[in-house]
Amino acid sequence: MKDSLGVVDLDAGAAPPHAKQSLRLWLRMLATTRIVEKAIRSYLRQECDSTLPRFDLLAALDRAPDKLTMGEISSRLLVSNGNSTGLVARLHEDGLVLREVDPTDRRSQFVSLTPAGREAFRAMAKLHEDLVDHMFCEVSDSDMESLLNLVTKLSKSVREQMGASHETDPES
Amino acid sequence: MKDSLGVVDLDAGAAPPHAKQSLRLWLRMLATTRIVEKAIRSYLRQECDSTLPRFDLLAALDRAPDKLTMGEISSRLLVSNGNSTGLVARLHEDGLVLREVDPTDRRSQFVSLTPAGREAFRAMAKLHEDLVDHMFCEVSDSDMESLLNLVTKLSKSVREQMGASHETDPES
DNA sequence: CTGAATTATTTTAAACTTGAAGAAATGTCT
DNA sequence: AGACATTTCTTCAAGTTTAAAATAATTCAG
Repeated sequence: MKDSLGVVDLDAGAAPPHAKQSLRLWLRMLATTRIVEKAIRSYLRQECDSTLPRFDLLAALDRAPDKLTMGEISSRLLVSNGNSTGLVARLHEDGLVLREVDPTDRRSQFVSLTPAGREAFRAMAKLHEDLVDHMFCEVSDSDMESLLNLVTKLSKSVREQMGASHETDPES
Repeated sequence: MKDSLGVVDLDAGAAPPHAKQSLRLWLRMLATTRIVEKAIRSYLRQECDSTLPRFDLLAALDRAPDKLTMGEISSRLLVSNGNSTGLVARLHEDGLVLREVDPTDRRSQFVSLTPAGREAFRAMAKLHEDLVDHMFCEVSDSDMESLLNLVTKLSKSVREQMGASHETDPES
């Protein structure tokens, strides 16, 4: 595109343009996260008879200091409202979460973990943490730290460019 | 857990254990890729009236030197066979891919892009590349290179620990 | 050649996901 | 109060995704 006049490419062998680097990085990150997700899904199913979306939802509830509304759940999980409705309904059927109507605003509901839900989450969380650490075990502590810093930078760039309208946990 | 005897935590302030670092890194990577995926989905829908899974499938076909079988598609996309079946069927209905029975093995099919499919893919690819680069624009070239190297290391660790049974493109 | 394994794919059921549309409650502005 | 917008959540249709079971074609041992 920058060479539309037919000029010989004098940059051959030079560093690829930013866009190509971005694409390359993105594709590799995506492939890696998909493999990890796949492994987690598989273990959650086999060992806990559960799924990743369920685990994510329980994790959000476990991490929250108080009960969460449906809207808070959706924004923390980065999923649509309709999605949360279905997930919470299924977890509620299984007795893992409690739903209460907010007395001050009858539109919203508070969702929280039942004792059974917390126990189920603990088991999954242990499995999850061990599995992730096992998959990452060949990466040195210093590489891990660099990665964390760089991914954080990347994340900042993404959020800023996308209008920062994504309100994830400001928690670090 | 490691402190179940009530001993005072002498490690306070020291580097967190590998497992905690792994978990932290994983959660941040996951959150970041989800935001990027969300943005891509949104743009593909609005600008191209298409979806991410469709784009991924077309990209796999575009990148391949020859036609691909259903199985090859599934393994490159890291999705189940049943998933590919449905996706290819929908793309075929829209005239974007061609299906041919392998004359030497009537179980398998060859799938390839039609001219319309290739054209549709080109438009999406341009949008996709521009969007990703825009989201990553605040990351310097050197950080990008470091990230690429580190993610590659991480990817290697994950693949080795998971038995390397995931046959993605060995293409770098 | 026959029948058992293997391979490639499709089918199926259930769950997940989205965006859009709708319903209900609340807030705001006369 | 009344009208209108906004917020919160659910419903809906379509599509995506998975694991498991079923189907069909090939290969191979005997």
